[in-house]
Amino acid sequence: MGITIRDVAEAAGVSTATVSRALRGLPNVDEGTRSRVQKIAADLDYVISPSASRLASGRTGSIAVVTPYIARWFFSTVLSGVEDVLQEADIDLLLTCIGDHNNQLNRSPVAPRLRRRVDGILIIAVPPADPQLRELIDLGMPTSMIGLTAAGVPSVTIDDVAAARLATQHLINLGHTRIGVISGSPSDAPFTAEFDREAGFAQAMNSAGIEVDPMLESYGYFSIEGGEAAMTALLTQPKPPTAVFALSDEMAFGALRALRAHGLRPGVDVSVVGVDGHDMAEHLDLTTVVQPVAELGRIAADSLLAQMREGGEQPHSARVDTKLVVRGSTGPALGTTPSPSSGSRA
Amino acid sequence: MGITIRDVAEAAGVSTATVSRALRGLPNVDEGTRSRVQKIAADLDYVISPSASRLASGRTGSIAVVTPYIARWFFSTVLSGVEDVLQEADIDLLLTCIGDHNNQLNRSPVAPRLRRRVDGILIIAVPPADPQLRELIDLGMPTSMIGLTAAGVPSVTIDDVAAARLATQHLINLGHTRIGVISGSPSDAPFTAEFDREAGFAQAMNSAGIEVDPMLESYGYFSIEGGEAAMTALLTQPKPPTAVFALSDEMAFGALRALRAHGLRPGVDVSVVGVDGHDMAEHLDLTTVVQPVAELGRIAADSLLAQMREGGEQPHSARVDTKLVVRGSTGPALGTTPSPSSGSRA
DNA sequence: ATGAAAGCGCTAACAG
DNA sequence: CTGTTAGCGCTTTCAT
Repeated sequence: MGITIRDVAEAAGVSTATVSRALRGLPNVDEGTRSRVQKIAADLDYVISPSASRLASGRTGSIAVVTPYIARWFFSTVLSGVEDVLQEADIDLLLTCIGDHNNQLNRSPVAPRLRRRVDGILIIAVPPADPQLRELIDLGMPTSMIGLTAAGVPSVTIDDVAAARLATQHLINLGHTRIGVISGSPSDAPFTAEFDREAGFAQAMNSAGIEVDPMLESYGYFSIEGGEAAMTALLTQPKPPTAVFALSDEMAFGALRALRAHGLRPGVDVSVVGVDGHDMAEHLDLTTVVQPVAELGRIAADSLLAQMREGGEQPHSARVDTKLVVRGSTGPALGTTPSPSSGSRA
Repeated sequence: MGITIRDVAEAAGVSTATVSRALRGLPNVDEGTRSRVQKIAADLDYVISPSASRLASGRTGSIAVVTPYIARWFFSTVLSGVEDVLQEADIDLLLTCIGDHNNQLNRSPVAPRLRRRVDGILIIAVPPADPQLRELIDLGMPTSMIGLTAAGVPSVTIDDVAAARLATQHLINLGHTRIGVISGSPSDAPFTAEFDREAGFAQAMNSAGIEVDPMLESYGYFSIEGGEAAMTALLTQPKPPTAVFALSDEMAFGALRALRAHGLRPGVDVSVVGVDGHDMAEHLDLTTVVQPVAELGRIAADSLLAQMREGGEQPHSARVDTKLVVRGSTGPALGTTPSPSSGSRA
């Protein structure tokens, strides 16, 4: 079929072992020999056979990225950061979608498939309740998670509590007191981020001495449509909120839409703040707490590579900073003098 | 390390060859033997070693997806369709980003890396001018392309000429005659889709007996910002257009924004139509020609698998239908009675 | 610094 | 229907 290491060895008049060492940059090779081998390999257009190398060495040189969604902003953006690092490190990236709740039943479990196939796993924001998550972790190989935490597994996330506090405090600083929240779902097994963001909201409200009105909580299921419905529900309350904190930008987009549908002006009649820093947030003039999403992927990939290299590398979790970006969707509460708000005006 | 095929063979009292046949579903295995082997393999928690299997068989069981972007709507959506099919077919998906024009120089070329690593390649909308494209095709392995055509390579695309005609005709039917176009770039090596969509626009205009005014052409570089700038440029013309065809939804989003910035109402003062069927189009109330993007990925993946299976499978290109979805961003030209417009009201 | 040799775990003829 | 026998192309001791 193709050129093998033996062809190179023969052409160079050395053994295959030497070629192997020379090409992989291992020590104990005469530099003259090394460059000669390199040149011959290049001339012959030799490329190593990954299968053979993997079989002999026991390393696959690949890592799997497991994600519940591919075509969603957060996930594809994380993925791009991951790919960036892995390409650089010359590691193959195997993409696997774990499937959302609609179709995951049809799909065979991914964990067994990964067993002898990859050296490590990167998990993007899989719901903690997903049974596949446990299986993946139990594989016992180097693993790193993004936007999700689990005991004993290194992960990289933002400080969701702080992010939610930042968003909520911004509304409070603007003089709002009737503040609603568009949460994910009324589930009893909330997503890590969901749980923490709700907590941050509550903390900020409490510190400001504002009571959280359970009537002003609504669920948007992290989708645009959901956010729209949730905001509509809030607006039809007897005493609707003057400001709303949406746990994600996509839900905030829906909220903005609902506002317009009701003839209300975002940032004037009702303020809306989200979390994420979605691409479209700028274009929809949405105030939001920005998280460096691609960077999350990069950090997690780096951490995983470190784990794989050192072997005993201390499973090390990271928390990345967020920042509030103020745009037109938030404004002072009517009839109030706002106190100075943190964050930068975009 | 792990359980090997020999362990299974010994436990079952057969040879490794029989285990191999039994587990892979090959013929000429007694069904009793097969099920016994299967049970034992399951009990032992045996998983095949892909490296060994690949080395021995010469097939890698993986395909590479090469894309210029990961975190963009079109690309990630295609990717999700591809992943869907490959997961189903139990083929590994290796994701490689070819890098955009900004950073591709830093990255080592991908073609050599793929050489003995995958059985086939799926290329998503890489610019035809990219030198890496030739290298990939010259690898001579089963290849299929999405949103891009090249001589001799099977591809799946929409009929971009027809899509553009559909969009343009819609504006014409609404009574518009001063129709602008937001194109990609003034490059001399346009993207396939870019070229065809421009052609479709010109065709529709000509058939309607409307002259294309070169002053009403502007470039948006397929980005939101670009679209915004392009629309702004059009609006500052001495005789601005009453309607604009944007070659992509993202550019149309920018155009809508520019309109609002100028105090103009989309669909009333100026009509805007795009192409893509981007997720956000519905939420921004944008009239657009919808293409089934994930489906494009699925079809291409299926076609590639067929190519790999049969070997001699006729490289078969596919063209997928689009449809106009009318929303609020387009409306009748002022002082005109529109003729009935094709397409469905959303 | 280099070579010889023994696998890595599986598949694929070829017999039987 | 099943077993035997060679490898697939590389890495890795262990010598030298």
